[in-house]
Amino acid sequence: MIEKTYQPAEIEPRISAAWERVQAFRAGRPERRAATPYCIVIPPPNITGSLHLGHALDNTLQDVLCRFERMRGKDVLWQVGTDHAGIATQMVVERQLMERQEPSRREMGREKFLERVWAWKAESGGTIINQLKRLGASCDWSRERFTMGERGAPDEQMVRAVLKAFVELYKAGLIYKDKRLVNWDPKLLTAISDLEVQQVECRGSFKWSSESGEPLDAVALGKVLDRDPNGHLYYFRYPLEGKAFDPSNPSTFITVATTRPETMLGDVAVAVHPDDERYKPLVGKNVILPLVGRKIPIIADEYSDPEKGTGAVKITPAHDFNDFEVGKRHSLPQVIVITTEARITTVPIFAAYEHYKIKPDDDPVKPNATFSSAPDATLKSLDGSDRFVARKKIVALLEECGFIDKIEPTVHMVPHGDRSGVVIEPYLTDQWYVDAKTLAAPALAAVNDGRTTFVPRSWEKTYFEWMENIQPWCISRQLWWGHQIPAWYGKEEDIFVELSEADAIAAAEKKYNKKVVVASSIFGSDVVGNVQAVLEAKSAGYEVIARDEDVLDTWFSSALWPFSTLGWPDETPELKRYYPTSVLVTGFDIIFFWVARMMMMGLHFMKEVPFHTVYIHALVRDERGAKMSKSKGNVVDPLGIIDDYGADALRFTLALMAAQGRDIRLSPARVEGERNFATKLWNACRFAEMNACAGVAGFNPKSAKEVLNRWIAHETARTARDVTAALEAYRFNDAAGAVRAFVWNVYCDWYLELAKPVLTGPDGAAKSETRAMVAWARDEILKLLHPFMPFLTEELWAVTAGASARAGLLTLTPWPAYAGLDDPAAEAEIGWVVDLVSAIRSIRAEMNIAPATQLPLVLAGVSAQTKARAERWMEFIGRLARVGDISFAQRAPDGAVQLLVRGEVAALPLKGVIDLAAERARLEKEMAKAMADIQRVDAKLANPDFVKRAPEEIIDGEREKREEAEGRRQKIVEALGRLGAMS
RNA sequence: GGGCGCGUAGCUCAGCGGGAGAGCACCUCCUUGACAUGGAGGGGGUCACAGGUUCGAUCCCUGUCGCGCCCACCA
Repeated sequence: MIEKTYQPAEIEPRISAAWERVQAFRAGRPERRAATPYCIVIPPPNITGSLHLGHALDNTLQDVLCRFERMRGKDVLWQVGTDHAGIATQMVVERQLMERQEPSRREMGREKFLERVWAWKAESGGTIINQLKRLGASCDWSRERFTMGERGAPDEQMVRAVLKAFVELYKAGLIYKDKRLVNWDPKLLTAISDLEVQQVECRGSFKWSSESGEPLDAVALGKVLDRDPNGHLYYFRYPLEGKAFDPSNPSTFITVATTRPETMLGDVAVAVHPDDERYKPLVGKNVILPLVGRKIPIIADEYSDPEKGTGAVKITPAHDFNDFEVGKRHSLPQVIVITTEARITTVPIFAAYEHYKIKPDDDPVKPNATFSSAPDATLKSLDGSDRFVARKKIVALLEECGFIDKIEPTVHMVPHGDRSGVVIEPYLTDQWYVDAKTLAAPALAAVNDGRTTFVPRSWEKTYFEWMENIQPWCISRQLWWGHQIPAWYGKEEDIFVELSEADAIAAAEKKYNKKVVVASSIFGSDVVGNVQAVLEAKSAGYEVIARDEDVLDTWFSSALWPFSTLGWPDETPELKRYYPTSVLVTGFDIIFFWVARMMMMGLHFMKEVPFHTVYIHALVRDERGAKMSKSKGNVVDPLGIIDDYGADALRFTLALMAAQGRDIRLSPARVEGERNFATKLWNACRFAEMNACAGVAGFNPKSAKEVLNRWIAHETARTARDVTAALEAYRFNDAAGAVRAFVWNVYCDWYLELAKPVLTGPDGAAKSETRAMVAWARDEILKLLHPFMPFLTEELWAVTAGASARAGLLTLTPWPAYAGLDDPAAEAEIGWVVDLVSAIRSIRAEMNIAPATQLPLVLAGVSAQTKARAERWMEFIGRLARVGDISFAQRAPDGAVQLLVRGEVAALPLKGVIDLAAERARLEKEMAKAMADIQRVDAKLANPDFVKRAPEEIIDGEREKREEAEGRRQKIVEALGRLGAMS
């Protein structure tokens, strides 16, 4: 018995359990050994995450594909797992420590801290997996993987995969260590990659005049602005060496512009364009860096853009990416004046001054005469102050001495860390890099020659654009949570990159030809003890090596996901069977982060693309189109939606909205509508049950005799074809829309309604055939809908089994595929009934005829075929259109409303009921429409070019249209004539 | 600065060379034994604007206006 009401909250957990009980989603089920493999690797959610709508969409689409292909008989592996999410996880645990007022990460030390993170993972890391289960994801849960493997497992494969990838890339020269500027996050105290930097627009604080309301130019203010440190352009006057600086005399200085005043402490040159006539005479001369006293040269470099600023640009190699390059070209020193914590340090300035100090007898032209005077002693007071505080102070100091020309508010992009939100500092450090350029070449080729295709295709351009301009990928992170880099440092510049500590020792011993021991971290809690140990070891004749403290970027392990999860580096049967995977489903926001890197690593290590298709879907936004974010508080919680309307309704809504496009705006009202759809189907199944429509074993829809039944078989087959084709083309919205329209507007609205007279009528062949067909079509619906609404359909599949034994779970039932069910004749006949009933209903509503009133119907001058159809469907039409009696006549009776149904007249004699004027108006309106149609077609046909150039079938179509419209017109003329005869 | 995308019914969005569609909202009617989480009917759009290509343009091309996103060395 089907319950009276559809209650998803009661059904869904029960069905979930049923699937788990038989391990329905396990890959490699014995009966599918010979089947074609189909594999999707899940974009591993962060262990810190909880299911948001983006996940819901992404996983719904993957699940639709997996369930579809599983029903099509493939051996499906949906590989599930989670990502350790280095920075995010470390932040979560650190925050927790702070909230609980426990010792900080540094206080407790690396080992203890990592233990805490693992403990946290054990406690909370499974949340997202359970949420995926609630969504109905049909992953192979037995194969769940974690990017850092299982804690403490010996010889853990997921760890081995990362080590092997790193070591092999290193030995192939594709990973290297380099000292260059990195994006440094001064809050998290780690380097981050280009992709983790968000450019944020910063605009200066324009001051507004209180009188006029007009913006006041900051120049006019002539004051140091005291607000937003990020949105101003500062023009500095750098005095020329050998001239008496006079702010009112431009020949005594050169003006440079900057948005980062505090970096001037580290300036080592001023660059101008070699062809810039304005500055040509100054090239080779020196300026005296204000406050610092350093003599810095004016150099010619093409980097300088005459159009920008003043055309002269200050060069700070240690704190700007471009300046770094300029500095290398001109062998300029790198003066670091900002610390890892983004605080000012003048120590290097004073140290340099001490080093190069001018002695009274020095020749001022000597190259080492770097300073013309001692640095301003007040600079020392800046030490340790925040960069933005220092900015204000430096500007104030410069202004005092006339070195500021002007300050303008400006709008520019400032890099921020995407996790920390603070302004990124370019910082000079040693970091590990992947030679992405080399790895990108095969990845580019693979998409170019179609071994991997993007859907929609247009994303390939984005992919190419980025891959062609790819930069070295900084993979080292100054964090603790992650894969520690397998590099051990020995004497001087020696680095041993090996799979294990033992291998590193062996390599070092070979090189040094003496015993080698590994020092534990000298940055660890017991610094003194460690240093002591190192010294003792050395004096005892050992060489000491120490492992790199840093860990790898999370995306490094994610890049290996399509093969590491299948067992690589071991040659497992799974790896052989499921790689390359079939399709990757993800949002466009991680094409660079993840898709591109999987392509590179997959091709490098497996020599084959990781997936044949990349399906890129939209981003889910809120009702107003804003990106959902916790800080904005506009996050729609999918779990709340599931509580309210069920996972099926949410999934179905997402699938319906998954059309190509940039974003999906989801409103709960829409989900409610789809929950109503589920209810509709539920009730249709109840109806079938109440009418004893049970599946009949061996029932063949092709053998149906009844037109109505042949018609629904025809419609079912067409729907199945449409849904299948749409899914094959990743048109999820079309697929879901096709089932929805079929269930609601065909099966429920017409088939069941038309079947009622049979089902409630006398027993007989027609009735039993109809019962069987109602059940058959319902079963086909459950199959077609299952990928979208798995819980509801599985439940209905079970409860409608009745006496007919189901072979098993719906989720493992073959997908509908039939031949020979098409029946145009049945389609034409039922189509006529539908049109007739609709036309009568429309008139009844328009004329406000009480629902209880039975109307007689006269079919005037109709064909023998129509007459036969009318006789066959008399009872049905009577019931659906409230027609009491159907008769036939040569012409419509006087005073009747005359309807055109498929070119023939159906008359409703309503003498005394109808308002003659209103009926005339109605007919005239229809007449106008017919005339307009005729005219439009005539205009086309009258055009010789159209007849000459348009394809034949189009012209024939137009002629048919004209004929049809002309027929309509004639009938209306006749009808109007009869109406006229009455009055 | 480079690139991508969008502007279609009140709202959210499909469609994308040959007669304008859906869901929601709105209006009217209906508690007839599957379903009021429902049924029946209905109103509502010079498909942003201007040119062009074409026999024919909401759809293709160019430009304009408006909006959004991504990338880029922040003078």
